[in-house]
Amino acid sequence: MMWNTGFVTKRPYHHGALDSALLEAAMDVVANDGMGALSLRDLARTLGVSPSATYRHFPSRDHLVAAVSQRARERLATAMIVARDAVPATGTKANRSVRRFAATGRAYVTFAVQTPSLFEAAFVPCPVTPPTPEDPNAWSVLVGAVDEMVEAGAVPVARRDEAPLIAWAGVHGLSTILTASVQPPESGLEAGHHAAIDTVIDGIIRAIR
Amino acid sequence: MMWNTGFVTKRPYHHGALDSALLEAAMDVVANDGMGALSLRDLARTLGVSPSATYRHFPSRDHLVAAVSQRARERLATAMIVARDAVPATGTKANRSVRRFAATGRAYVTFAVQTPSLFEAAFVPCPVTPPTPEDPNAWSVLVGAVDEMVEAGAVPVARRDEAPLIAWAGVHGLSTILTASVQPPESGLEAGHHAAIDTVIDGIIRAIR
DNA sequence: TGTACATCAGTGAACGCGCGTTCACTGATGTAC
DNA sequence: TGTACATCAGTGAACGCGCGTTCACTGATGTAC
Repeated sequence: MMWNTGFVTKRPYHHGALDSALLEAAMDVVANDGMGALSLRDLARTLGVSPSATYRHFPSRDHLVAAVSQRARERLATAMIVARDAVPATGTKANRSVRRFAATGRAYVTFAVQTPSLFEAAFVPCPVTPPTPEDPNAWSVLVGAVDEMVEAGAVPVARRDEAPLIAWAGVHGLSTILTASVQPPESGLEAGHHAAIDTVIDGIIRAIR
Repeated sequence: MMWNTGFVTKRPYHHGALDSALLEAAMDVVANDGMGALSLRDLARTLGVSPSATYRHFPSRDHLVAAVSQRARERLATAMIVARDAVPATGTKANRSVRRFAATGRAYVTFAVQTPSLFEAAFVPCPVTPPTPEDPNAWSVLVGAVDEMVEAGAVPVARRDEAPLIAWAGVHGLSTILTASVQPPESGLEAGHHAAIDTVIDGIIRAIR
């Protein structure tokens, strides 16, 4: 909020919510131009605040990077949950658990394809550990989906432990492949991503069944 | 080579092979500290040459990055070929083709684990396309391995087209996961990479069989 | 075999840039009495 | 209800850094005659 005082439009001395504004602006920058484009000075400029003001809220650029990365991971996990819960409750329990699992995996890849920079940011190595554990957590969601299948009898108990790794490797690998700028010729990826996603998800399900 | 001229050790005015020296030094830097640490000035310093000399050989930093990336991809492909060809020629043709395929995939992940920075560099998005196609090419090696299996009857013809994508997603995904600094707890990766690699490779084989 | 000259592969100084971070400071806010 | 004061959240100027890139130049090399 700004008020006109005389002829000069004055912004309040106290921003009020610089903390969250910083993080949100950072998410925008990263989503558009990638983690490399993240700069404290640029952020301060965008928010109409002096560069040093940012140090009230993040001790260093690395801490901001860690926060953005964690937030990106949480968004990914949220997308998975939303997709999973949108699966209609029809068919047998086993069949439904498989569809929920597939939806979870599909959402993973779709998140990467639609917001590649955030996906990349989610897994960027960062030198600082965020104080709070992420919530929701993509890995937990995946493991949960596998557990559902095991309990519904769609996946043998013997595969319970290894299935999450196989699934994660598959969807994560496909995601980075589809996200990468250069793709090998004749890999069939020109035909759109949907076919590739179905191919890999089906493959994963065969692998863990 | 340097000769003593009087008291001053003089380096020759012409370096002689700056072109390849630049690329090799760049590979070293990237292998040790990642693509982000690559700097023309730093390279020139290392080679005892003025910063502008580099521009005789690479029109810009981006061109060097592209060259390093391509070279990293070629090393990856070479590692796959070497591993594949080291598989003993025992057992049935079908069985051997599967072992050769597995060795190829294992080499992919091993390369990533042992030289994570080069692996990352191999797939870094770069704004410049190298003039020469890469040789050898990892994707071709993978497709070749699948073809061998199909011809040996170890993989159904119907899966010929989709098998490479499934395999690539699996090994590439596992590679980036093992390479990432942060790994999810309870994912069983603490026990060493070998178990994880076997789990995923076996999963891939089930998926494409 | 020697010489003139074009070409190649370097030099070194300078440019402008944006960055992260620090410092002493000041305006705004909230709390205790 | 008013006032003193501690605390909080900003300012703005400055620091030093390393970078990519350009420019006019010069030393070395090879080739033609």
